[in-house]
Parts: sequence; structure tokens; C-alpha cells
Amino acid sequence: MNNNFTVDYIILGCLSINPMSGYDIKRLISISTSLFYNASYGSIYPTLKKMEEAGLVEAEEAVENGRFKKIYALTDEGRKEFMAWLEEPPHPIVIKNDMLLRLFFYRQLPREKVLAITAAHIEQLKAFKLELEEIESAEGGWADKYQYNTLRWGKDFYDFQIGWYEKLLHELENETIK
Amino acid sequence: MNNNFTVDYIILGCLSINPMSGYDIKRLISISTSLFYNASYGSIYPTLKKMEEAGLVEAEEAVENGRFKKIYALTDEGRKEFMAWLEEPPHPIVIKNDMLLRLFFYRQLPREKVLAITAAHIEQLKAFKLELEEIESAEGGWADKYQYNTLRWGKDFYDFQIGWYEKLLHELENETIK
DNA sequence: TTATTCATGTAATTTGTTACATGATTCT
DNA sequence: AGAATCATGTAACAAATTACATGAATAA
Repeated sequence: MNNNFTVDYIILGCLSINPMSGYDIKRLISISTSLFYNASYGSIYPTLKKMEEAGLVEAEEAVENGRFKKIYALTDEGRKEFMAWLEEPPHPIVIKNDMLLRLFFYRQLPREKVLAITAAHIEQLKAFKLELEEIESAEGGWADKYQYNTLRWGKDFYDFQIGWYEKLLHELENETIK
Repeated sequence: MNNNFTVDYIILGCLSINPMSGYDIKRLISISTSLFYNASYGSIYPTLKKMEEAGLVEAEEAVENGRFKKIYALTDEGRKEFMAWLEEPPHPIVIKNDMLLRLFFYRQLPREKVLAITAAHIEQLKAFKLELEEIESAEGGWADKYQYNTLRWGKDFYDFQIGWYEKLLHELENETIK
């Protein structure tokens, strides 16, 4: 395969847990990895097709609950490819943080607007964290400790961000009182 | 302009601080925002050209130290556009975290390999943090508190990550002793 | 009966990187 | 003299999103 930092491996990974459809993959990603790695139908379905042609996955057309489904499973070749990827050292994290980019230029914004945006951002982070916790409690049986830890990372990261912006906000608030 | 989550606004932002060349923009991004927002020459130069045609920036060709340069500056229109962007609420953070994606599947890897990869990852994070601190001490005069805070976020985020993976490592190490 | 969810898929577009080409200047 | 840095730029490619199209089944 080409690049090893693409959507390909998360799909192989999902199938390494269980054979499933493209729709299932999308759902699994949404409730588990979307915070640190997301994918859309527009990348999942074509990638499954490409991988079937490459012999990494096999499709079985089935009818479940009167619904048409294409259940994909790893081939031996596919599992080999996935395991080889899994042993590699990870790529460095890539972030697009719009709030921080704006912060870099906030000197040009009136103080009260900076305070308002920052406060609103904190509220949004708290809302996102709540959403995550709802997913967590809805999804009872988190198979293994590794999967659980990725979820914990999500919560810890929100706590880090919330704490960081709250500290920033307090510093900005206290500054011009002097 | 089209989307407000593109390279366009970081370029306008750099020019809002000072008129500068594409090369200067690339350098400024590298030492200041690359951790949370990066861009390559292949996006910077064509974007500058596009923005000049749109009347957001103006270029002045100059010779500095015997070197040809195109110094771009914001037009009134460009500054208006930038200030409008600056007041908007930020988009949520977008992350591609390869290490966490792999962690999600690490049950399928032998314990000792997980420990080795995690330990190596911690070392890499420490090395990146050192690099960042070198940039910081090299760059003496960080204009304003906002810019300084984005740099501080970088260090704090590395500390968060290092701490998080160290905790994970200890938990994994202590587990099977029982 | 109508809206929502389940389910698959494609085409157009967006966005950006990588790699290359070019050439002047400065450091070693 | 040769390597590294300064400086601009383009073409090919990669990767993925968005928006749309389709249709069946189920919930309100």
C-alpha cells in the first residue's frame, strides 16, 4: 500500500476486530476514534472497494433484518498487512487548532472580545466532554483496556484544554485590574 | 473567500503583524504556529498570488541584501477580511493522532512490543519538547502575551502527553506482575 | 403518512503536500 | 570550489470531504 498514515489502516483495524460493513465501520469510528482519527463514507466505501481489488479484504453480501449489507472481512494477506503496520512506530501527531491560531493574533482584538471568545470556547469544550461521557456510558462493554485508554485520553485531553483555557482566562481577567 | 478554516487566514495574519515575503511567512509559521497549524511553500505562494488577484494583499518587489524579494502587505480590504475572521468563534480542534489509533488496536500486539513502542514514543515526545524549548530560547523577543501563550500551550501539551503516556506505561508494566 | 435511520455508493471539488526547477548569495 | 541558505515558483499527485442520488425499513 502507499502511505501508512491514511484511512486504510483504521479500516483494516476495524475489520481485524470483527467482520463488518462500511456502515458499521463508520459507526464504530464515530463512537470510538473520531476524536483523534475520523473518516467519512466518501473515503470508507471507495477504500473498501480498492482493498477488495487488492485482495486485502473479502466481501460477503448478506441480508440482515431484511436489510442488504456487504460484510467485509480481512483476508490472510490483509491481516498480515495490518499486523505489519501495527508494529511500526507511530507518526507524530498532526493538529489543526483554530482557537490557538486565532489566539496568536488576538492582540489585535479588543480585550472584551478575547475574553468572550475564550469563555465561549471553554463552554464548548465542556459540552464536547459531556457528549463524550454520554457515549461512554451508553457503550457499556468496552472490550479491552487499550480501547478504554483511548477513550480516557479523550476525557483527559478535554480536561487539559479546559484547565488551560480557564487559567488563561483568569490571567487575562486579572491583568488590567492592576 | 471560501472556507474559513484554510491556510488563507494564517497568511493574512502574518501580514497583519508585518509586511513580509512568502519565505518570511514560512519561517514565521515554522517557529511559531507549526505545532498547531502548518503550511508549505506549495500552499503559501499560490495563495499569495490568489489573494493579490482578489485585492486582499499587495506585492512590492524589492532587493534586500542583494536578494530579490516580493514583500506582501495587507490592503484595507485584506485587513477588513482578516479582522472579520478574527472575531468569529473558532472551529473545533482537528487531530490526527497515529499513536492513539494504534493503541486502539494494541490488544493484538504482544505486550513487550506495546511497552517498547510506548517507551519510544515518550522519548520522541521529550525530544520534540526540547526542540520547542530551543526555538523559544533562540527567539528572544516574543512580541506579545498572546503569542507567548501559544508557545506555552505547546510546552504544556507536550507535558500533558508525556505524563499521560508515562502513566499508561506504568499501568501496563504493573499489570501482569500480579 | 411522513420523517428518520439503515445502507451503499459516486462525482465534483477542496485542500494541500511533495518533488522538482531555477538561480543568486553566503558560509566553509 | 562546493555546500548550504535564501528566495520564488509550478506541476503532479494524494487524500479526503461534501453533496448528492438511491432505496428499503422502521419509528412517530
